[in-house]
Amino acid sequence: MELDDTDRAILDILQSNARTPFSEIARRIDMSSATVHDRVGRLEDAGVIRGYHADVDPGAVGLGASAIVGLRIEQGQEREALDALREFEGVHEVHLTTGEWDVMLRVFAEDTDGLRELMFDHIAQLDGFARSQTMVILGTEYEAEGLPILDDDAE
Amino acid sequence: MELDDTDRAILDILQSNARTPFSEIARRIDMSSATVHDRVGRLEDAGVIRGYHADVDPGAVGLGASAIVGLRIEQGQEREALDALREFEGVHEVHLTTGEWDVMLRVFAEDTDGLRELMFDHIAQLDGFARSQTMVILGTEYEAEGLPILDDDAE
DNA sequence: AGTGAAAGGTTAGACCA
DNA sequence: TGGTCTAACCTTTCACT
Repeated sequence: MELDDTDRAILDILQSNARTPFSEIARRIDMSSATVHDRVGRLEDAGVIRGYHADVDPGAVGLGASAIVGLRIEQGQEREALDALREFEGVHEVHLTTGEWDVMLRVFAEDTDGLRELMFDHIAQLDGFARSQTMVILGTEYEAEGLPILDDDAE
Repeated sequence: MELDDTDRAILDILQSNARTPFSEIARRIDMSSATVHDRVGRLEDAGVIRGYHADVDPGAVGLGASAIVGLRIEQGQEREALDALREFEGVHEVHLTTGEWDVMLRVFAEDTDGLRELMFDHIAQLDGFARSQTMVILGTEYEAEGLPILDDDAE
């Protein structure tokens, strides 16, 4: 789908506050709210907008520990391992990567003990598990509210 | 802030769809929408809900490349480096970590050339930059819609 | 694609239990 | 806290451009 400046302006607003009323978006981009409604629907249908999510403070819901994990998986067992990984509570993101690790994860747990349990009792027991490295997150310095919306791509 | 089951149910719904009308949340958790309104306001004020963000497909906005980057920073220059990092367009997350790397980043760029530019022309030029490793993301296998809301913490 | 108008639904805030 | 009420506001649709 081709995006124009209006689409990008709408995306920018919805990335920073997904609950902004269409009527206010309309005011800000100087269009009618019927248009905003129409455009947002089109962006959703095209898969440009994949959803709207509340950003919850992990600490506030009892998730006091988080880590980035590199995993090495035995050749040929990637599929089973990946399918199993996503089922673990606490596994938040699963990425396939080049370089030292085949898979990188972002995981959350209640505390460091929960992290240990997830890593040793669950992930290290997977079929095809070769080795891993856990980088415990001591603090998150910065998190963008959304993707940078570049000035243009294929207009 | 202490969360009860009602709060957790609301968080769960808003994590999966942040634009769900309060009236529908009310129906689902069997309470009045005034109560939902009240609770959500309280969750926002307490910082449990930090915001609401549209989840935009990176590819659709011209961000065809992404990576996880480990950085080593010279002792004593962490502050300046961290402050500089967050200013780069494309730097999405900055985490302080234990282990092989001091800092881990999630970055986005238009393509691999944009990734190279960000890494070599900007990040590697920072004061205090010691070394880095870039794990290019070939694909994202899974991304949770929100944090796991555990059954209880400190009720 | 975009608009204005109107019906129907939602929210915010004051007030009561 | 939770609930009721209500005015203001928002969403959605539709005929028209």
